[in-house]
Amino acid sequence: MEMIEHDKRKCPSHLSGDECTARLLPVKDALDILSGKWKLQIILSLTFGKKRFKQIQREIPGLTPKMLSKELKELEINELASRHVYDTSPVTVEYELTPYGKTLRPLIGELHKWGTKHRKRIIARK
Amino acid sequence: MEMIEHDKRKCPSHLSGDECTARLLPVKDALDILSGKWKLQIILSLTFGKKRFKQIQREIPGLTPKMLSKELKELEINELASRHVYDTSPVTVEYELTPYGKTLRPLIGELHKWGTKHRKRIIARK
DNA sequence: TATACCGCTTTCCTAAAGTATACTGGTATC
DNA sequence: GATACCAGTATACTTTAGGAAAGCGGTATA
Repeated sequence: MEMIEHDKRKCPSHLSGDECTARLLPVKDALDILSGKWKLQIILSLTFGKKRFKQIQREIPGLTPKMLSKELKELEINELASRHVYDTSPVTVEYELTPYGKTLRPLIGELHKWGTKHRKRIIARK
Repeated sequence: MEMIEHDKRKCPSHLSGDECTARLLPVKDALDILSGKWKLQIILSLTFGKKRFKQIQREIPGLTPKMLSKELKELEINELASRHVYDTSPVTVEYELTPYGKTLRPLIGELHKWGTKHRKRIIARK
């Protein structure tokens, strides 16, 4: 039996393998921001207004303070959320999406759009 | 010290907590499709034409056959890639992005757009 | 017969992500 | 004094993702 002719194309010739992966880095960055078990829910929670720590935790069943704390820190580091401490008693800490954080919305919208179609497709198939 | 007035908004009033998480499901679906250490690279590799198993593996340094096999199966299950076996010797198996799989491109484009801005922002800050 | 290629699978292992549970310091309330 | 709330932290554990190495069935080639 004879061999089949194979397309040897890998990346377009003007891109080295390294350049290919380099182009993927920003995509991975964006993905990392949104991945993790609780990130989306937390971001969603904050899109409806500023929230206190306990308030977020209560809204999201199963979310432990450790995870919430960790995820909020990541959002802060990435300048997507801001933290405000008020000297009340008991102390009040509020989290809020930054204007920059709100730029995620269209992106999440796109994910939602594609995901919705995909859901229909996969569910319909079964 | 007095308490601060807190915004009691959680989800918009017409959405229950459950509906909120339901709206996130499609987003998670889309995210799951793209997350994992090798998915993007494999998809990218396939956007440049159909490829054989070993060919993909050679293109992506560090990718083990186990992982490649697993990821390709997931892509197949989700109808994003198709698998064609040819009765040559040694056997030839080709993978290809389906037309449906190609609908990921604009989505990945959006992730790339946001990720690029984010990269600039975070690197500039340091 | 020995070796090599293809397209995988199997087994075992490590590292990272996430969970459960308890606890802290500070203030207020019973 | 005991208890409760807030905003977390600390420690130990489990679960999942991914990696390393070997092997398999089939065919070809030296």
